[in-house]
Amino acid sequence: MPQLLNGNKSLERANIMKERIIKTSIELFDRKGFKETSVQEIVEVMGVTKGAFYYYYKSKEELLKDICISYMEDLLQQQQRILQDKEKSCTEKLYEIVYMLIRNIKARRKSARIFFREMRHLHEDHLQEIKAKRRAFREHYQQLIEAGIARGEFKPTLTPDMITFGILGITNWSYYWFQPDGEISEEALADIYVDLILNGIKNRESFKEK
Amino acid sequence: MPQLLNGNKSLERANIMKERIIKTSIELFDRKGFKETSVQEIVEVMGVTKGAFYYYYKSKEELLKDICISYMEDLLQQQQRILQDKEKSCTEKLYEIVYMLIRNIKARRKSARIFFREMRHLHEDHLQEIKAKRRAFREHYQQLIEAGIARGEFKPTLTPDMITFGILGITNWSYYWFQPDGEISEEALADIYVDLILNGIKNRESFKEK
Amino acid sequence: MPQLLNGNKSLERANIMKERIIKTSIELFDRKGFKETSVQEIVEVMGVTKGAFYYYYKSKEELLKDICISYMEDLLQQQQRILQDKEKSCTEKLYEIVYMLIRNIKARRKSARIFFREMRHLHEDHLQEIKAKRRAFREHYQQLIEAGIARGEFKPTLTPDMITFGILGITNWSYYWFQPDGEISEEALADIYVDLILNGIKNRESFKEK
Amino acid sequence: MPQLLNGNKSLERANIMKERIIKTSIELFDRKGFKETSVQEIVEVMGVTKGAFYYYYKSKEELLKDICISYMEDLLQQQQRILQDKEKSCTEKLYEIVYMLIRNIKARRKSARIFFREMRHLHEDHLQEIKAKRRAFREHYQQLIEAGIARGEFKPTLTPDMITFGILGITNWSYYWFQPDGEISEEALADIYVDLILNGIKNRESFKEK
DNA sequence: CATGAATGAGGCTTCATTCAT
DNA sequence: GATGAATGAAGCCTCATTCAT
Repeated sequence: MPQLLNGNKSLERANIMKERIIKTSIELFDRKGFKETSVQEIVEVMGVTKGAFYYYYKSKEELLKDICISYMEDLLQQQQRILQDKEKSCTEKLYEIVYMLIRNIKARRKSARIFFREMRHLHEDHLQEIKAKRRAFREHYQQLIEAGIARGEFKPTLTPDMITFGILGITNWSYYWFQPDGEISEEALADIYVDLILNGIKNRESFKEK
Repeated sequence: MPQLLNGNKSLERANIMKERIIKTSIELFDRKGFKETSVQEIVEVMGVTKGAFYYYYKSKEELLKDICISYMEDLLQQQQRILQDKEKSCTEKLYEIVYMLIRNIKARRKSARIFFREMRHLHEDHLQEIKAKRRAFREHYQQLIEAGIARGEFKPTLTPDMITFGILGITNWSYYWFQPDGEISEEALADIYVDLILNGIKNRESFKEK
Repeated sequence: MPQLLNGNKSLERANIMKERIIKTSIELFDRKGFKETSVQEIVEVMGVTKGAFYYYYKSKEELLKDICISYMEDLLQQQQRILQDKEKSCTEKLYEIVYMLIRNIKARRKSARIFFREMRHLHEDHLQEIKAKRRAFREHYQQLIEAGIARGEFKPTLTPDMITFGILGITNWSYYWFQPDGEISEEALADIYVDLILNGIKNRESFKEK
Repeated sequence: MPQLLNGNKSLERANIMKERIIKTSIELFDRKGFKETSVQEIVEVMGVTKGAFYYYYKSKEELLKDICISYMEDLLQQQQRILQDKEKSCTEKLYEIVYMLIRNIKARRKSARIFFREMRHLHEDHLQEIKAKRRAFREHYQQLIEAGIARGEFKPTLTPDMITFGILGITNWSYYWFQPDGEISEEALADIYVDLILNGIKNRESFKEK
């Protein structure tokens, strides 16, 4: 059976092509938007024809789904890896997630922005699947906050869900303005934000100095 | 010339009509997206015809510009009002801006989301104008942080620009999830976020307890 | 309200345009088939643009629906007119329906053939509606046969449903071959077929001659 | 040369494959239509690939031609077998043709409907070939009627061509509604229709009863 | 024999915008 | 001021067919 003989090879080739399509369209979707990017444009950039595109993707929407799902799954996986570590404190884990998200901007800023902005173009079922993953990410985050409270690392007075949304806002927003190759490094930004999250901006030393 | 005789009255009427168009399209643009909302749809909801639309707006894009600019100008104005107060400390002003932004969600969530997501459909010149206003809002915010540092209210070690982006992220993100008529009130959320920004989440009492 | 002032006039104009579209596409659908006729072709023949077509019809399928429904409704109406006559015998009514159907070929052959062949392109709901009308036509026909049996005009041994299908077959088939402007007239063909239906082809005189 | 060594064997295999393609596509063409059935669909149902299809058929149209021709040839052959019998009367032969056509529905309804509906997709030359066969079938039928008249079995007043079309209509139409496995058997239907054709529906006994 | 990637042409549909009335 | 018919350009998608392997 040919499937058994060259199945891997052609599967591989198909994946290579799909990867090329994804890479090209991430660039375009981020710059111009999903609706504003025509399939014609994607294939022109790639130097193939529309037929080729539709050989690999049933629809433009399916391509968007792939981009969104792969983005979210990657994020969930990285989060999982961090949370599973039993040696680290919640504070350390919080730092690692923040750092992971900031570091992620370099490789995934475009995907992330596509995810945030274009998700609504997905069909109901795909949308449900993706929203479930997004919710999972947030709930794991929140569980970390709750664990930190339980362990006495974080203030007992916190409202875990609101605080989680707030923390998420800080890093998510970075995807819109942070330039990973600019003056400030990813580590520095992660440090700044973890400090903001843990300690806030109020000057506690001011009283002593006076 | 009618302009001279009843100029005010017809200007007023034109504005009323424009307001109706804006109100209707904000609803649609937020729910379905700018590109996904056709002029046909807008006028159908309003019970008028396309001719009417194009009498008041040169193009669909001009309508979007109006929405975005009016959103941003309103925000700038409210910010200005808060910052001009010479009696209040920087901490108090920070609180007021956060509260203003959260409170704003009820009336302006849709406009805000349109602003964030659809801005890219504007022509270069409109885009410049709007980005300038957005930058101004952020710079005023940053100046408040810097003033707070200078006055010893905020830590001297802060990186004002990054911190400003972080603080902005917290509230901006709320526009995507916060339900003003849900369980938690706007005041409560503002309190939580100002506390997060000022004091962070670390439990400082824990040492005493040990 | 303009609707009240010129409503009739623009409605009329819309109908004129719809009629032109229908007329043009009946010609093409019959000659080439529904799927094989592109909207492009229809509008080219009409000398308008595709936009115009879609101003009047939501889709190509809706046009087909209009053609099919109007064909069937017209038929039902004519059948109704014949059946309602209380003076005539069943035999006379049978003759009139056969004659009506044959006469109808001249004006409606193309519609009829489109109806028979292209109906399957309609959406489920339209299909149901149309099939209901077709069924009604057949049931009225069958009721006429049953009435004729009851009145002693037709043989008591007949199987009304099968006979109805058979009679229908005779005239329906004519739509595929009969040329109304050929050598044989519509009246003559109707006479031939009614004689076939009533008396059959067997030579009953042959015995006497022997 | 393999042709010389195992020519028969591979010819046979090719025929087997062609038969499978035909069987599969008859099913699909009848259910969805010729144009509406893609080659992709046919090969998917068969579990092979497009390459295989195009190895056996030069084009989709050639496949349709095969289906139509084989349908018509089979019919002609069966008709020929009946007509050649020198023992039987014209009335008996008429009965046998009607019965043959009705019986044929079970095995060939789909082919027949494809023949009627999709013939127009054939190229001019194929079309000529097929129409010639269809004409031959009808002419043989008509010759039977004429012979019956000459032999005194059928009325001398009949118009053979019109009557032939009428008789054909009765059975052809059955292909659209008759369910061979329904309540009424093929024999019963053939009996009903031959009785209709020979004797008509008029009640001749009614006078006696009065 | 058979695969399956790729082409290219064409189809349906949408829509911002214009313009005569 | 407002209508609504019409345009024209563009978009998504399908599919028979080819061809290198």
